[in-house]
Amino acid sequence: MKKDGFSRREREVMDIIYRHERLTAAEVMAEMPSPPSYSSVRSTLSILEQKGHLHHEADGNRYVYFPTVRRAQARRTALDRLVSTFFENSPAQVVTALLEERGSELTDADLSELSGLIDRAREEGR
Amino acid sequence: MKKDGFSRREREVMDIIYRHERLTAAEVMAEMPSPPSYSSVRSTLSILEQKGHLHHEADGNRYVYFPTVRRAQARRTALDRLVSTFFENSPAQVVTALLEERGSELTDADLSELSGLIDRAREEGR
DNA sequence: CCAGAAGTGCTAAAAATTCCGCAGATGCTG
DNA sequence: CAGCATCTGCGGAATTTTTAGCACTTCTGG
Repeated sequence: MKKDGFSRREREVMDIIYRHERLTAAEVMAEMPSPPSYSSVRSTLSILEQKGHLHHEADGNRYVYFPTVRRAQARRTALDRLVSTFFENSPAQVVTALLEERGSELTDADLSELSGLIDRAREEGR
Repeated sequence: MKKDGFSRREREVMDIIYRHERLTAAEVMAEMPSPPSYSSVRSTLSILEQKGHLHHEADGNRYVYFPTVRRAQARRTALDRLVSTFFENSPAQVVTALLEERGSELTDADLSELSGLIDRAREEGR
């Protein structure tokens, strides 16, 4: 049985690490808006590791931390939660929101790819 | 100055309330997988209200809680965070992930709407 | 009107989280 | 090698969260 439960700092650190994949304690600290002491950051990292959310490797002197769970899986979990919490469990609404609010950030290549995916979805849904 | 910072229970409660819009303490408790005591739930709700994340109205005897921030706004914040944390800040990747994993949940009407949005994005991006 | 069910406010303790600092190890520079 | 900067390990204090319990009020059915 899997327990998620992240505390405030823990979630903050996890997010930072997911954003960058591999980081040392100092780098994690550098990414925090109002960072606590270096000791505290290390402490949080240790706890996260102990809880099984992170691993570390030694790089010369220091430790480099990275997520236990593949990014793809973490993505999926986070996405599902978002869809269910804020979008009535409707993927279409999420896509709509994204296209409406940030559609202009997409390149032509992106748009073509999406069209393709939509067409494919049409096929399947028949 | 904006502070988010939710504790574990607080986030859990906020998510539940965002999912349902308006709930009483008892209803919130009912939605929790492993709920604490009724008192605890009420207490969390009070704190969230005090922190400015929730409001309440009296409905006869009891209180009905609802989010301070409009759902649309909360959506946007949550979505931006997700995109930046797990998708390299690329909306296209999110859409791709959604269509690939849950594309089959979309209706024909959904697909048509999305096509329209994509066409519109093409126009603008020119 | 009365009794019971259901709510709320308040208080305070238990549990969890957050934070910091020191001692010792390691690497780097001159 | 000496001096300095950077890390880790450990341990415990400080703060926040979480939980429970009690007294008082409100609503409801008989």
